[in-house]
Amino acid sequence: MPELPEVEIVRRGLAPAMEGATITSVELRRDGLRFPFPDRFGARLAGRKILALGRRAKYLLADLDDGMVLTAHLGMSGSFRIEEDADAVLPGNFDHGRFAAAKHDHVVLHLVIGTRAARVTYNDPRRFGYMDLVARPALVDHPHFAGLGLEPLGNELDGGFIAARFAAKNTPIKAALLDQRIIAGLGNIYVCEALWRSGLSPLRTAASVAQNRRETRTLAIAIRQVLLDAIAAGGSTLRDHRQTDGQLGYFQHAFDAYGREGDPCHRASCAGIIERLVQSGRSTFHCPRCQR
DNA sequence: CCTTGAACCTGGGCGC
DNA sequence: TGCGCCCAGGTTCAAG
Repeated sequence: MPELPEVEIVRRGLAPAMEGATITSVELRRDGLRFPFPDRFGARLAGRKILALGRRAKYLLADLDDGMVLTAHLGMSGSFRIEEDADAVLPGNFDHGRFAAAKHDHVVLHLVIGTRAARVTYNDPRRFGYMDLVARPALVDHPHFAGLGLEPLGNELDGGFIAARFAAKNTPIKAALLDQRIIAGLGNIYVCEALWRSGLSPLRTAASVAQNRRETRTLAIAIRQVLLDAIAAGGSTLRDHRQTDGQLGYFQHAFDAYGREGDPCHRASCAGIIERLVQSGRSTFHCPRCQR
């Protein structure tokens, strides 16, 4: 499911329920997801207050009142949902047995804010997601974060950055944009969409784009704008992405390339047909006529 | 260092 | 209905 826009939508949905809440207990329905949960995961979360819910690339970061950060990655199929827990009696007396878990519900956080209780459930059929608990100062050195590239909606992403970082790369621009060590947060959908908006062929080498000042600038703007447009639409729902209130995302209706194989190109006065090809094992959708 | 491809998992869709 | 195959929003690890 989730690329940067979907994760940001999840963050915005979870924040009102989580920021300021205390974790009263945690249910772990298995030993781990893609990786094992950290030692005593549930016990270390219980009793902690969540100070803030942030995001780095495709990761959610919950800052806790003991200086630790709960990190979560949603993999391909992870999702969170919030349910009001009207029956919960305040601290120390939860009756978890009342709730029937859905298939693939792996983690349940029981929360209280004041007199209100809620539970936040992580569901992930494919279990490519992961969670960890890291001390805030150690986060930058953590293996999952140390190598992470630029935040694409930050101030530093511009044509100059792309020119500098792509100059020596002979891989296709498609692969370079998916490389989280350079720009962190793009995935298959938004790379296809950004390249379509830029009029750049996914088959071009990163280096060839880096040489053209106009193209790097156009690409930087397209990346930022497609992410902003997707966030404004609540993300893209292909299968299972939901906003935390259960609403679907709507950006999939605005796709110009992704998933449109055989359909006419949306570009004004372009008579091209969107084609699908495979690059490094993943589908690329593009218009061979206007993406050069 | 660089690049590609397989692996990790489950489920949905399609052809037969 | 059922089976087999292909495909899927991501990342990591091994191998060339």
